[in-house]
Amino acid sequence: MKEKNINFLIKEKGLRVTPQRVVVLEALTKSNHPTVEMLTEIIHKDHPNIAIGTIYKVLETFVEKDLAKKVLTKKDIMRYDAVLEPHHHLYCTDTDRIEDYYDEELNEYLNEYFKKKNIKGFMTEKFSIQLTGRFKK
Amino acid sequence: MKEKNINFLIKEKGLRVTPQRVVVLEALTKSNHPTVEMLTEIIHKDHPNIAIGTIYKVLETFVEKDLAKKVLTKKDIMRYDAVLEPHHHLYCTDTDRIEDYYDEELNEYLNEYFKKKNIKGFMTEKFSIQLTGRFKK
DNA sequence: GTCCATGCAAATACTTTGCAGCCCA
DNA sequence: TGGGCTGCAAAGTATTTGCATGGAC
Repeated sequence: MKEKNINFLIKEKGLRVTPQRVVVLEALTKSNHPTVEMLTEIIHKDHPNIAIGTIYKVLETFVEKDLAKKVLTKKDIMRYDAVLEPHHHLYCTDTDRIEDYYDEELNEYLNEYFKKKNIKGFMTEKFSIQLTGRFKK
Repeated sequence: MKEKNINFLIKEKGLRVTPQRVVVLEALTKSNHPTVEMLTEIIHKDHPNIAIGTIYKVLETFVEKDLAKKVLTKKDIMRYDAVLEPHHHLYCTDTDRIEDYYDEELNEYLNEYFKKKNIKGFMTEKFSIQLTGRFKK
């Protein structure tokens, strides 16, 4: 991505174009789902003076303005579940509630679907879906 | 869940049945996707002497032995993504790599599916799928 | 009796916050 | 020039670790 594009993307969201933001967004687009630590490492190669706190703040701003997204990971996660059957989750954006969602019909369909569809040489062992939305009052 | 069942579940996995493990598993099954903090609160009502460190250790053991699962959340997450179009993720269990996965066909199908299927009065706004597996060498 | 598990506390992440000074618009 | 942004450091929070003691089998 050219710097011009990056500047434009930032400006377009009504944010001030600062060198730190340009550098962070550039690093983000160049790397593959980095952790903050990875990003910091990349950024510090050329810009060792950018503070980690700033990187956190910039990322937070980007996420708010839809310039970046957070990705779910399997690690460092804080909520537990004793339901052992495979199931999906409903995330309510209003209340932060998480509900289990079972759908055998959907599972069968998707199992079949992923079996047929060869994804980038990826062998799917399992899958889970997060549905984000809200419960009707 | 009866205590007998709980004891059995724990023993079945080749783990020692300790009061702490029974209490944690009981609390887990009674609550809805608790955080460690929530669990601790529940547990400390009747068993204030169980150490938080122990709760962490017990949970970790349970996850290893498939007596509990970690649930993905939208908060406190460490990996970022500058890809703005909706997409899914492939998690490789061998390498910890995360790859983006686009599938317009699947998205259309699921959009239609969730629109038709009224889930517990839940209005789905968006969804994302995690596929876990491994890349062929 | 043997080990595994626990309690406790310290250590280690990881992330957020406060504030003075800076700099983009 | 003014208000948003940054750097720095301290504080806050979450989780892990080490080790002596205790308890399950």
